[in-house]
Amino acid sequence: MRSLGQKVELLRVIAHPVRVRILEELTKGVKCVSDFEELLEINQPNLSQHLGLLRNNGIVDYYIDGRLRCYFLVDPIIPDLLEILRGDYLESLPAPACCPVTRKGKYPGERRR
Amino acid sequence: MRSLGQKVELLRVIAHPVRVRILEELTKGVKCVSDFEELLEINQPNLSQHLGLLRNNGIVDYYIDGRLRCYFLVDPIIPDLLEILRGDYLESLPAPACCPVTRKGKYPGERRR
DNA sequence: TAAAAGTATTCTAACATTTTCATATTTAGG
DNA sequence: CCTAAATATGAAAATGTTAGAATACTTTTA
Repeated sequence: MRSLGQKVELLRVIAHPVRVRILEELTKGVKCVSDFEELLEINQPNLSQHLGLLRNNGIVDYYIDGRLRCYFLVDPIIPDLLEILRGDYLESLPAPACCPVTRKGKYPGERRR
Repeated sequence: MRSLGQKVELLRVIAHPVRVRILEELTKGVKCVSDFEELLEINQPNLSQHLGLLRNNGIVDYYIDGRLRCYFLVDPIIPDLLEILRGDYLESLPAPACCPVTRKGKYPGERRR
């Protein structure tokens, strides 16, 4: 299993709008840098840095095709993670009815606000 | 569905070792601030800031019990997200065999490195 | 009602991430 | 070979995040 540190690193690397969009595109298939350049509104060096970050963290890799680099997904957790994020989750979790853990007071008290 | 911005915000808020541990504990049940203070090695004001961030993003809430605040999970995506992160994912995704998207060259070329 | 316990808030300095800009590298085509 | 296309790299400026310290707030207890 991933260590706490690895989990956090993974989350951090994903947690950026450009990178989420890159990954969402890559779950659909291979794309080269200029494809992303059109798709996302971002300048090329900046895009390259985001791709570099994903690469350095083992999340994506690429094939070289002439002067193109064709990126694809490597880390298998990504599609699952993105699918979860796509979910609806309309209902809040049920508020706990008693205080099984702390047992320090006369819980439950008032609900905040 | 969550917007791109909401997804990223969620990921950002979770992506910290202290906050992941808080959330992991909360999936097991209610805990008050001093419980976390023992569990995580962190000073109280800092802990309170992490809890505040989670609160302000609608991820947790609390009951008031005297001078205790008993925190619990609210956002139902959290248990699912943590479970995914707990998964093993031993195999890389299969590398693509051809270039269905860009179609600009004689892909596939050489694999990097 | 004063003191203590439990927790939150505010400010600031340190640190990390992100964007931008300039430039480098590699390959294809003339 | 020279140039253009596709992409990467590095450094600096802009921005965001975190930890720590001091302090404030609220509730309980003596």
